[in-house]
Amino acid sequence: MARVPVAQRRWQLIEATIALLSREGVGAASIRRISEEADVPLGLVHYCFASKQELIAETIRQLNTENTTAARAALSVPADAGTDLRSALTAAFRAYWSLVERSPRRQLLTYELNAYALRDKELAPIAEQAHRELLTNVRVLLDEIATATGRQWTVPLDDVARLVVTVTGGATLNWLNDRDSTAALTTANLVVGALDALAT
Amino acid sequence: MARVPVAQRRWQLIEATIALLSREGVGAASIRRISEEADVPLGLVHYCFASKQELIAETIRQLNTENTTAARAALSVPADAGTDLRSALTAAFRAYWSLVERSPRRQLLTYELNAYALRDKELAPIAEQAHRELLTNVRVLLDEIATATGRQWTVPLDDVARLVVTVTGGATLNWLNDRDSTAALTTANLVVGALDALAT
DNA sequence: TCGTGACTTGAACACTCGTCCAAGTCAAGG
DNA sequence: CCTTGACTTGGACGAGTGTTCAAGTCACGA
Repeated sequence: MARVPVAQRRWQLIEATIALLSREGVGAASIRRISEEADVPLGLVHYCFASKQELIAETIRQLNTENTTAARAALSVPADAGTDLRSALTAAFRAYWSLVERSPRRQLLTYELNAYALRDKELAPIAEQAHRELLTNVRVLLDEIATATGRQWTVPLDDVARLVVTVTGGATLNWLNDRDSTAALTTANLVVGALDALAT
Repeated sequence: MARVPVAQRRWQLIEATIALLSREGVGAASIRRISEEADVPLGLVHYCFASKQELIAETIRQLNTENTTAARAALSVPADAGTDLRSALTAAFRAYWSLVERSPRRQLLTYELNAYALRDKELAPIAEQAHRELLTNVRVLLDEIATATGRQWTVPLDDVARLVVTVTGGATLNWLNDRDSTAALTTANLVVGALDALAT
């Protein structure tokens, strides 16, 4: 096996964990399965991570980071596409939704790891921080969209952001259960209409 | 150990499983832990259930049934409490929310088992059925509320129901992450306003 | 060139896991 | 009363778990 700096090995193992757990769920998270997925001998894992817990923690962090990055990339384009609020919001939702439909298993894993983290005293802060960051990102996005379309929110930005996070999270969860993309889009349209009524 | 009909033993084991997993998460689901929780010898579990998988399947079914029953009980009272749509919807949300806040760990378990089921080919239909039943129940509730308040939905009832399921599911998930009840209520108020605009 | 330290390796530990099964117990029907 | 069959019991099996560790390998700076 090629000799590789530990930082790179950690990255390799984290990515292997994400791939494995996306495919088979959190229940498949064992050191041996992960070492096989990364095509690396068993002992290497504990050379790179003090414990399984640490590996999982870093995996959760990395997954959240990647999700944020992907969402940012998908949302950056449509932000200036529409001149009116409704079409800007619709475009943003479509961009997010294309991400969801492209990687259902990864979405499901995100929910699984969220619940997993909330169960563990050491991991819970990671989940809480990810949740705060999500709210912040959506807040910024909604602020940008409002100014780009010459509108102004008539309710606190925090409240609008939370509503959007609530709806997207719930819609994703629903879709994971019934894969009804049409219904998801319908829900999005209703919410876009509601958001339009919250701006002047 | 008292001799008890197998049907009753099954119920006892299912309830013990719900209690254990509510406290410690799906990761704690092992036959031995469950038998300890139920205060029953190990062998009895496999006398009552052909496999762990079957026990988990029945546990998911039972949890969903209990959730539905509890929601129905909590929502039956406020249904006729308000004469206008907004207060009726608000009352319904508050009733649901009191359930959520009373049993956060059980709510989290519901999400965990949902994801767990979606990962398993044998269990996935159970999750899908539960999801369909939830939509149906909410549809009926919204229909009742509309007629009770002399209003009529201007968009298909299915779409309103899905919106409500989306929001309540997302709001619950958010709250499990940050326990911000005030924010949840604010979100609910915004949604109630949006729903009010969807009825004539 | 040599040695030092970062990296690799697979065996071994004690433990838990789901499942099976032979033996035991006891209430009910003949 | 005895037999039948439903229910109970705990040990056993092989497989999988996280973690440890002694030994091995090799690139790189002195």
